[in-house]
Amino acid sequence: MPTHFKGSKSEVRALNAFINLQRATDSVTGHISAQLDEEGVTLGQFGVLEALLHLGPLCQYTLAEKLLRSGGNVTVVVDNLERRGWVRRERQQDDRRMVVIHLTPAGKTLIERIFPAHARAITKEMNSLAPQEQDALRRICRKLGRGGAGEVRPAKQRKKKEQKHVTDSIE
Amino acid sequence: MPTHFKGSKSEVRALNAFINLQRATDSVTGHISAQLDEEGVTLGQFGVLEALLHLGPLCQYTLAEKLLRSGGNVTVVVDNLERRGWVRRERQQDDRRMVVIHLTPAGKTLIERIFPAHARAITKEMNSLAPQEQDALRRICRKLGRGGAGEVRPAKQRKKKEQKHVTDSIE
DNA sequence: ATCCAATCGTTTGAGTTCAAACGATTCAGG
DNA sequence: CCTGAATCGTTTGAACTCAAACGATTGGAT
Repeated sequence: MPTHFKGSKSEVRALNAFINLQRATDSVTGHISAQLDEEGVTLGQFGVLEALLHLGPLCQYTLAEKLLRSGGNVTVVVDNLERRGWVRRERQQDDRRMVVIHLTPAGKTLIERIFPAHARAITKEMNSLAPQEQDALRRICRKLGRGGAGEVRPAKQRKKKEQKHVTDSIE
Repeated sequence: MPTHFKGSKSEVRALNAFINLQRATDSVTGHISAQLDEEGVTLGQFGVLEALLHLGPLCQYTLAEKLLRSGGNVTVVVDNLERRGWVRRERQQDDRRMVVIHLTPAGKTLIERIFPAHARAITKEMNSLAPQEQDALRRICRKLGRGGAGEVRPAKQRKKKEQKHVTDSIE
């Protein structure tokens, strides 16, 4: 069964590609998120913990840049992490506008424990693809991530650089 | 610069592929969502309106299945659409548990107007890829969407079938 | 030294999303 | 008929997410 949408051939092709892209991402994200749920950690929290583990203490502004999230969002997620005792806020002395976020020992223990399982879970998901398919996917997605009409959100606290998973700091 | 993560070769490959997949989806979604914002319609609302346009009146349970969302979520989104006068709830007489959602004339006018622009926006985004790349992306993402460990969320109101964009009702 | 703009974090209001609990309705068995 | 299980929608509580407004701090320009 083709499609309900009566568009040009190139539109149908683009739409179909996009829909499958979206669904694939949802599928993989859903699986790994379900796995994190069992640890009582959300994806947003995991992102912050991982960034702190791999990059060391960061101020919230930098965190927002790295994670491609708004400043307000980072405030909330750090609030929740702080409440659980996994991170600690520390006002920077030389520039008192900044707040540096540190992993607590408990937070470090946690992320060091769950990160490997997370990496394995992603690997397991991606292994429904052959290695060369994974590479092809990566190459194609890269083109897509940079194409199009400039900045997504030209807002103050949103820079559209770097990536969510610090794991991959390419270019 | 390779990666901060010290894992096996296959893990690094999988992680990199996934991260680029995620970013590509975010990038495209961000652009089209920004476009919808200008119309005052959110992505979730758009999904419901599009389903109703292409499939006709549906009850909320079916809507949740089609859109891969929880029942509670559909309730909220339909609430907001109803408040704006774009859809109408109608209790089904032969089975009073069900509520059939209808597009109002205003809603139909709206979705008929913005859907083509939405399709064009997606096409524009995807056109940073050559046609054969789009097809390759689709094929690879399809494998990914079905691979892995069974149901994402074995919850009552979440079935993991069909798709968000009714545009593509393949298989 | 003072003032003003930029920077960083927080707060607020809105929307999405889920799981879980709950209420109404239907339907099948006894 | 009556009772209990299944179905569908709603509500609640939690977390994420954004934009916009706001407050504190900093640093440059006059």
